[in-house]
Amino acid sequence: MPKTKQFDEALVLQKARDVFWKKGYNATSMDDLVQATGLSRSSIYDTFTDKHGLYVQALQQYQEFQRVGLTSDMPKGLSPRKKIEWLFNKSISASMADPDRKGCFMLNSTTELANMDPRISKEAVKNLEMMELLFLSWIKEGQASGEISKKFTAKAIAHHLNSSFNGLKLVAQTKPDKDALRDIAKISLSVLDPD
Amino acid sequence: MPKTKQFDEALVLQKARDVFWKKGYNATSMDDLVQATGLSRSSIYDTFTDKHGLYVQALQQYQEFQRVGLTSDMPKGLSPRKKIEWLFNKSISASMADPDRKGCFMLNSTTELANMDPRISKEAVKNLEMMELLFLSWIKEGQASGEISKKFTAKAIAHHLNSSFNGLKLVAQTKPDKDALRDIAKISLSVLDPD
DNA sequence: TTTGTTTTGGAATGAACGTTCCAATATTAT
DNA sequence: ATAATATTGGAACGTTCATTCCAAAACAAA
Repeated sequence: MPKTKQFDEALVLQKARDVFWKKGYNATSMDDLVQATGLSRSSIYDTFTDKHGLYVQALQQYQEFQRVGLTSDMPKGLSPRKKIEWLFNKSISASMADPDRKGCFMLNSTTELANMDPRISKEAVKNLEMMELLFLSWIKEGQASGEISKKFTAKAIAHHLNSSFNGLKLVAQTKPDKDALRDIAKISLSVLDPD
Repeated sequence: MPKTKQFDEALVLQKARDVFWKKGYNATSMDDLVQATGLSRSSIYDTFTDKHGLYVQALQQYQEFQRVGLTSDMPKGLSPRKKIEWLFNKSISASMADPDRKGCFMLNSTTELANMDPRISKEAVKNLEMMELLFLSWIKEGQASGEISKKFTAKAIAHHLNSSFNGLKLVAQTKPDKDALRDIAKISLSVLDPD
């Protein structure tokens, strides 16, 4: 009997995410979101509770897309070291290809909101820890095979890669210079070289 | 004959900066700024034109303070390598000591505003280039004395340090774990080691 | 003290904000 | 077709926003 939902929730989240991503949370108005999604205010509030709820869900979808994209987009059969290199290079390409210089949505959310908004802080920490575990597993594997240096502990290297990955994205957002970004990736990853 | 200004402009900028730093540009209201500075709306608008003008001046003051603090706070007579270490360690201490987790004001400004606001983007790039030149001079000096490896060009290492420095600050803002931050500094700077 | 000028507090303004609300609409099961 | 129910568009609400404005106050020079 009931009328069925007229829109695809995941698609709406993507559109909302793009606006939030480009303008930030506070600079995005509900009018912007109504325009971008094509939905009416009623439908947005009915589905996502409020602006904050919509933002959180958009951010979660982004993080899930990123996480899934990591393994699905990556060529199969790469060695641990090559996986890391592929990830850094993909980030460089993405930064250089974005005419809006939006940077990383998770990173932007962290700096704009995390210190005042525990809900966002939680997502940021969760994402950081997910990346750390991913790096950690690759590094351990690489150290076991001898592809990655054992001069530092796997955990310490994972911390370093996490930081480097963020630094790379930040520099790319500030001044997208491909040569500089290549330098950064090259030197950041040089600590993986076995002796 | 005229009445003289009743307040110290630099002090007002500091107070405004602290609010902007903690809450971000868009989440800070003029009411917040009136309260924090103790000035009336008239005085603020008369002196700084508008909210945006006040923000830009606060950001410029911050960047100038940072730049000057680099050389004035640093112990004299350090070797290039030790200067870099001191800088990274100082950043770690600052992050761990801030109960508000505000992060770096320049970095926050960049991610919140730079892609939509050319004025802010200009400041961000200027700051990035200033840091790059600083690192570059230290690295060249260290490479000349043999304290720093010549395996990479000074410019490439400068790019790397710039990125690492930003990555460190971002991780510290997301999850201030002293051991992890120490790992990051240690490994990021290990590329300086001569063979 | 008086004069000339600037600063200042605080009220006022109009636009924009997030959110609520409801009548009209659309859809499915009967 | 009809009934039942959820969705929808858009008007309306009260707040908060950045900014303007002006009379009153404060100060320096005469």
